[in-house]
Amino acid sequence: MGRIRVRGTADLRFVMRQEKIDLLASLGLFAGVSRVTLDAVAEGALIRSCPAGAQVVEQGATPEFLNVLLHGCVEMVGTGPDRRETVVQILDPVDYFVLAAVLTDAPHLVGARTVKPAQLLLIPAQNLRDAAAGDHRLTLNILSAQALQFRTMVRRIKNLALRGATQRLGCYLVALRDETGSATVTLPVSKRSLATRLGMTPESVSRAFAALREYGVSVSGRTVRLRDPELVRAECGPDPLIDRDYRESALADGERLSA
Amino acid sequence: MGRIRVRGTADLRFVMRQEKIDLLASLGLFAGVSRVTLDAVAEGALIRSCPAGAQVVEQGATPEFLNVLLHGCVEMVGTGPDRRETVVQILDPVDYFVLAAVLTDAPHLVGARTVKPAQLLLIPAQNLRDAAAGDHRLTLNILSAQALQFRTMVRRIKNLALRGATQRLGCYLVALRDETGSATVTLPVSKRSLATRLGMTPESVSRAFAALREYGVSVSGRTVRLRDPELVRAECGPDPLIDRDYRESALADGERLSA
DNA sequence: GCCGAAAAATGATGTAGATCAAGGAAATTG
DNA sequence: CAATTTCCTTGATCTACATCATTTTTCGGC
Repeated sequence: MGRIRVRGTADLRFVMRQEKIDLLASLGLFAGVSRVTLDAVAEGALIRSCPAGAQVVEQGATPEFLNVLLHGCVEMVGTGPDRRETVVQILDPVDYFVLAAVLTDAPHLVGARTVKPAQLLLIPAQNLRDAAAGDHRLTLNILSAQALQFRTMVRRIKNLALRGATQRLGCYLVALRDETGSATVTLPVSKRSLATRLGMTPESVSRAFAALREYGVSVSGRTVRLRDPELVRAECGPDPLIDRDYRESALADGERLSA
Repeated sequence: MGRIRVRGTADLRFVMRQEKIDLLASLGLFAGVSRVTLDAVAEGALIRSCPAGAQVVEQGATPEFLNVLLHGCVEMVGTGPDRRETVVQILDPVDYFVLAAVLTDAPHLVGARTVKPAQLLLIPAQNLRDAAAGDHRLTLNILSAQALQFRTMVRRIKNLALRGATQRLGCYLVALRDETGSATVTLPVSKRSLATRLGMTPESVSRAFAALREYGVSVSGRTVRLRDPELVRAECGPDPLIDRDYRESALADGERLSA
């Protein structure tokens, strides 16, 4: 079989077959999946490295690969007839994207572009569908991942519809603090990209930070200090049914359905 | 086994075991699924009839049943800490809801309430999970349904973010026209519920209709006449990547993944 | 056909956040 | 270290809708 061409200026790195298989095996999606299936899926899989701002998936195209984000950051963006854009989802490693399109073999409803330089694992769509058709365990894993993604989407919708910009930022900060436990928190991303994550403009992020000063939030570069987390909590109303529950996100591995 | 209790004032109707099995078998979700599996799933399944405006699923509760909407209309609504609400999805028969919550066995992120009197088929969550664990074909069907639902959600997000109120209404009307082919179209729902479907207020629907008059759209009750569909099309920019493709929605039956 | 109630249309106002437009701080480069 | 660019902040408008208030229409029941 010849090399599979990938459009664009992307940098390709071919890894050894065994390495690819090991990589697949380490993904939650393939947890507990038989060697035979892994082997079949790995056939034609490849690693792709992209610079920041690269268009990774073209809206409207037919899916050729399931994408696994290994490093970097990718955003899924929908484009309207008049060039207007909306970011539907932001992904951090390790996560899968265009899963639903691959499974239904239907055109991509949204495109994907890198926010930071990224490394992707590409799994040929047909391989995955064939493997799923023959491997029950794999299918259960995929189902689990797809269900989780669905819920992530619902969370985002609720976050955008039910809270104002300031509340969204406040809840984001409180969640960060709860992860680390310390009173001062370091933003993991630039404020620009924080804006897209929270579904607003950079200007609005600035104003939201300004508004939170009243509740003891002070910012200096990427360092944020929460003088009184409880006050922010009371004011912004974080909610486990909106803000990601880390326990739920942790099991991107499809352990849930197999018990 | 005793009767399963369902909260609330709902009206229950118990049907014969064989009828339940036949009903299940007729659903796309169970297409091609073995008799043995059907039998196991049907155990404890029941039919529930609800009046309009009934709360069918409580946000935050742990899912006890997969819900299948047989007749009527249901909306999924997310509620914030301050009672604010947002409609995440509107469902018409036959469709499944709370599928992702059942699969992950995690709390409902949104509640469900009837818009019109509805008849539901309730499948015990544990039954479904157990059945999926043991039946590959069923799992593939569920996966297909879940992927479709994911895409429906993405479509809705794009529709809301990328178009104005008037455009959304225009596209909706054009899509209706394309289904029937006739120049005059009858709205399948009240304007109030059209508003929630399109993600806006009833007032905005009125104004959107008024705005569309300019493009040859005349309304009289539930009858809408499109004098020049092409003009509306040009003005509103319908898009197969946003507006439901009837071919895609048709296969709520999970045929896609088994070929 | 008439009446009361619900639905829809229309008008007036409010508002959150986007957009546009500068200024100022930080970081990258030579 | 200076210079240039990029990022961030702040301020001034703009806009699409929601909201509130009122009128008009439609429709079901008698």
